Amino acid sequence: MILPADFYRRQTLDVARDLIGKVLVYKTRHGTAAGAIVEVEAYIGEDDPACHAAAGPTTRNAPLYGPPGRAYVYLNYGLHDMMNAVTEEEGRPAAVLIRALEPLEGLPLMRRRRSRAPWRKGKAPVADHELCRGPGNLCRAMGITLEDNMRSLTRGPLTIHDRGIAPGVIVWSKRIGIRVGTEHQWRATVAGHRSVSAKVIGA
DNA sequence: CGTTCGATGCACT
DNA sequence: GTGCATCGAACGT
Repeated sequence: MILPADFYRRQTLDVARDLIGKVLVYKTRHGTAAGAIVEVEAYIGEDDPACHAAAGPTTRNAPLYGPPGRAYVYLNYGLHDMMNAVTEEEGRPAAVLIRALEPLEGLPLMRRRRSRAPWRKGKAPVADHELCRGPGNLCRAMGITLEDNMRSLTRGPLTIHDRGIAPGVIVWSKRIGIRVGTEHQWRATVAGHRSVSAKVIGA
């Protein structure tokens, strides 16, 4: 079952928690790739200094101010696409960053896409549990790019499903890779999962 | 083990 | 011109 818009139209921390164990699916002409979400981070409102909406509305962060249930994809460090699911209400900028998946379908396709990265030319293929470990790696493996920005997650080729997967033990810790707003424990991970992107800090 | 650092593009000031 | 919600290789201990 595809998660409906009302799933996203809730408190961002609740959406983040409930996204663990759900399945991200992307169908392209090259095939279908899918993975279970095992790591997310919440970015909530203009008062959250790490949220892209911290400085108010801009061209780039416009999706955050839009309706819930859409994708917010942006390019970071000039190299890596990052995918978020927009939450809460229109006009309240908030989203959940998808940071890692356990690969379920389309693993050969994921391997091919990962191998295509310039810095991976001539290197050994990526291990299965590393295919979607990290927000940049996940987007590359799934084929998610800036072209998918603003896309609806409730219909079309890019969707998130409830397949009844047990989420496992969820651990909250500090968000990583940011320089401000590190005080909030807004990162949810599946305890001990091999595909989680970095060591869990502070619990 | 640990830390440092270059690659790379674009929104924002 | 500056600074990233990163990745992975190259070093040092």
